[in-house]
Amino acid sequence: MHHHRDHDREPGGESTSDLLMMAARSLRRSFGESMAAYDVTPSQARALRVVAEHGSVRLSVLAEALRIAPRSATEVVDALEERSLVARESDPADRRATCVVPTEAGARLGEVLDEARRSATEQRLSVLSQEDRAELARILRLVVDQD
Amino acid sequence: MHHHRDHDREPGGESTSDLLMMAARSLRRSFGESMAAYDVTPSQARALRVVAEHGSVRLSVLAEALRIAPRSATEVVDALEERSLVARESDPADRRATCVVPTEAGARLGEVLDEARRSATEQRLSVLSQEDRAELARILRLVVDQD
DNA sequence: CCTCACCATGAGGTAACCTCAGCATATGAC
DNA sequence: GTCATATGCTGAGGTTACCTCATGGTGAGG
Repeated sequence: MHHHRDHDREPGGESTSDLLMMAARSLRRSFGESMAAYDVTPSQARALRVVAEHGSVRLSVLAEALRIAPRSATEVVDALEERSLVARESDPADRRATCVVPTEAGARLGEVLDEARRSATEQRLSVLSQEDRAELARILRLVVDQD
Repeated sequence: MHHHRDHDREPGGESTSDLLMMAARSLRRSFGESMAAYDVTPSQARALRVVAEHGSVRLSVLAEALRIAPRSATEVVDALEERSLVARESDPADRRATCVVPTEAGARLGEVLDEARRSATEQRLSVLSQEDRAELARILRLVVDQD
């Protein structure tokens, strides 16, 4: 069962999954760099994107969308609220719940970040031809959609 | 400049870069799950892999390999040393430096983790045909090697 | 031998998570 | 109606994985 001497090693020395990780990392990095200027941390940016997209989200729904515990969503919202990018409103349908809504500044920044993210990742993938890019998307979809 | 109405949206709704991120995430998750049993944190596992691979690494070199600050490498090594998976030896060539070497247990665990990682990611990519897989590797290498 | 660069580490800090307990509110049972 | 139970958010406190800055040994060139 110890068949991993140097079997499976492509010329570059990395396996396909290593390459996938490295590529993802490079995308994340160039996105992160292009976003550092806006003075929001990555998790805040993610949350802001979700809020801006929904227009109004229950905190628990936000948590689920971000795949974090509700308590952690509270913290992210605290931070965004302190920067006046979102506001809390009590849900009229359930007074226990709070809805998170973007302020005007928040909505604007959300769009800016969205665009920055888009162009940063776009740039990183711009070395690819149209065909390679489509092929990449097709293959990755196979990997992702196997649940 | 606001040309992102619903241009560039593929059928699934995700851009190519989103897919890349999602795929990487799914690999990381299945790797993480398969590794949770061994009672080492992800960062420890990464470091152990590097140490096991080198046989003996200077702490600063380890830091560079892990892309973390030297000070942070010290911490990871502390943790691994406490679990008796690695040992510190002073570098005979430079008494300022310390070499990190795997213990026997560390070397064994390193191999086990390597294999677990390999098979976990392998399994996740096993939906792909040989051709798709090779194609994926080829394209990703283009993305990664653009520095 | 003296300065200057460099290695690892102590001290102290941060971001982004977590769990658990508690209060306010909703919901269904009676 | 009112009472038990479930649910939504948050305070308190913890963890992981990083960071910077200062310091005490050490090497190397002048």
